[in-house]
Order: sequence, then structure tokens, then C-alpha cells
Amino acid sequence: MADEVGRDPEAVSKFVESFAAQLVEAGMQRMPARVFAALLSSDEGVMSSAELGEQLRISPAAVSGAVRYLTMTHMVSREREPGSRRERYRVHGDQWYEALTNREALIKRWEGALREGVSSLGADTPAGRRMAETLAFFEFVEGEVAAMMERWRAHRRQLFGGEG
Amino acid sequence: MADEVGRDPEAVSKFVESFAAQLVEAGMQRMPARVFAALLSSDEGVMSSAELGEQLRISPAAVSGAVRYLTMTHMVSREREPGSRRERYRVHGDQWYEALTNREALIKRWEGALREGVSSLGADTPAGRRMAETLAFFEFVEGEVAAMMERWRAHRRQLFGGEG
DNA sequence: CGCTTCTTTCAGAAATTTGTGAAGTTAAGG
DNA sequence: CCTTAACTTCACAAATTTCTGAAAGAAGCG
Repeated sequence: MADEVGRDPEAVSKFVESFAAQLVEAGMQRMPARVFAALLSSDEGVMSSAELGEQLRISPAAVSGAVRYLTMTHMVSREREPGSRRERYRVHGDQWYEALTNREALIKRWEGALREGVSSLGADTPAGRRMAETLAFFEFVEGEVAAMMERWRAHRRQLFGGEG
Repeated sequence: MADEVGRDPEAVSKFVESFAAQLVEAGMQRMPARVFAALLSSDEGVMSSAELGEQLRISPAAVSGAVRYLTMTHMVSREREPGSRRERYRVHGDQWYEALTNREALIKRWEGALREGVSSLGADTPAGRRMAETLAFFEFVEGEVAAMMERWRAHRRQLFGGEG
């Protein structure tokens, strides 16, 4: 496996850590953030568990935990080369930020909590009305996001061409 | 100060805690989340420091810290009745979720980190191209969100009328 | 101008979260 | 079927975060 020479490992590491820090500040846990940033900055967008552990100086256990989170949120997918027990993790380049905007499940739960609030506090009370409005906002956003992503794909095609 | 009878305090508290839990899961700290949920479920959308402390069973210090966070993120504003040293905190009903979508500063920093990544890894490398695309996505979203909020306001007017 | 009431700051105790080593599990290859 | 390489799970130590009581800091009111 030829190392990609021409890449300054220190520059890569610097980017990885600084981008991970931004993700952490946005609420992501540290290890998932670092693993994700490492994948994002790898040339192929693919790394093995061992490579991740080595570059980030973390234990296999930490890699495992981070990857579990990242795959559950669909920011990363796992692959296996046929006839190997080496797992490979891939960031899909145009899927991960779609996953980012895709807080569907989260929004659904907010909506659930708000609906309960409206009915338990009373739809005819000021607080109930405030919650009903908030609920309407989330429902609105839910629809808009889908349309926005459609426009993005068109825009992207225009900027980068059909495949990326 | 007449207690609002007709409101079941237990139902209110149940909503407050369950909505706060959702906010926590989305990355907000516990105390800000609880304080915010309490305000949201109050009839006038306004509560004093003492009322918050009493309902949530937390110290004045905790209220202070939570409110500091909430005002910094523009989810809550502080008021003072003239001629009183009692602070009052208000959730604006149609401002707070605008603040929620308004991750302007956050997105700007992500963009900064990505720009650095593109230039330090090389715009002509696969990784550099992946980051450039991600950057383009954020720039796109930034513009779209503003337009979306404009549409929301129109939609809202249609649903609830001009003032709320 | 001092008293009183409310808010903020701060140090530290308590609780939670995080990452590791070690043991356990799965599956490829002989 | 056994060996071995790789990933995962688990208990615990360490680090971090969170919330409180106490003291300090503002600001109305007499």
C-alpha cells in the first residue's frame, strides 16, 4: 500500500484537528468528530480501522465506538473487502452533509413533544398557541429542507458536473 | 401575582422536562434547556428568576448561568420592569426558532476551516476537491435559509394572522 | 448615603462522560 | 476444526462538566 507522498502529514493532522474542533463545538462527540474529519481529509475518502487508530493515536476501542456513531447517523458507511476481515470506512462526499441536514428523526421527536404540550396545556391557552406555532414551524421546515436539497443537487451539477 | 389556576402544574412540569430532554439530546446543555422549556410553557412567555428557580428546583446561580447562555444565543431576551431590580426573561414566540436556524456564526467557522483544508491539502487533490464541494454546499445553504425564513413568515401570516 | 433585594461570580463537591486495556466474539484461511 | 486477525464489549480510572452555597456586586428606595 503506497503511502500518498506529496501530502504533508502535519498539514493533514492540523486540518483534521481544527475541523474536528468545529464539529465538537456544534455538538458532536470528540472521537466521532476526529474520525470523521480524518476520513474527510483522506484522499480516497476511505480508511481502515488501523489507519484511523494510528493517525489519531487512539485505541481500537475508540475507533469502534466512533464508527458506530457515524454509521448510525449515516455520515459514514462501512465496507468490507471481499475475503478480508479488515473493515473499511467511507465518507461518501455528497451523502454526509445530506445526512447532516437530515435531522428527520430529531425533528419528529420535537414535534411529538410539542404536540403533547399543546394538548396537555390546552390549545386555547396562550402557551398552547405558542407551541402550536412552533410545531407549525417545524412542519414547514421539514418540507422545505427536502426541496432545498433538490435545488442543491441541481446547483452542484452545475458547479462540478454530473458525478463529482 | 395571581397563580394561573386551570393549569395543572404537574402537566406543565411533565412537558417541560420532556421537551428539555429533546433539546438536550440535540446538544443543548441541561439547564438552558430546562429554563427555555419552562419559559416556552409559561402562559405569557415571561418568567422571573425566582419563578424559574422555584419551578425547576434550581439555585439562582443555575438560573443565572442558563439565562446567560440563552440570551447570548438570542433564544431569550431579558427585560426589567422599570423601578424594580427583578429581571424578567422572555421567549419571543417567533424569534427563538429563527435563532435556532440562524447558525450563521457556526457555519462561517466551518467554512473557514474547510477553506483552510482546501488550500493546505491542495485544491487539485481528491481530498481538496471533496472539501471544496462541501464548502460550496454550506455557502449554498447559507443563502437558502434566509429565503426559507422569508417564506415561513408569509406562511405563518396565513396560518395565524399578522401578529401572533 | 446606607439598607435591602436581587443577580452574578467563584471555588469546590458531585455526577457524568470519555477513552483505555483486557477479555470476548466473529470469521477467514490453512 | 483449529489458528489467528480483526472488531466489539465491558469495567474502571481519569478528566471534564455541572450545580451549588457563599460571598461579592449592582441598583432601587427611604
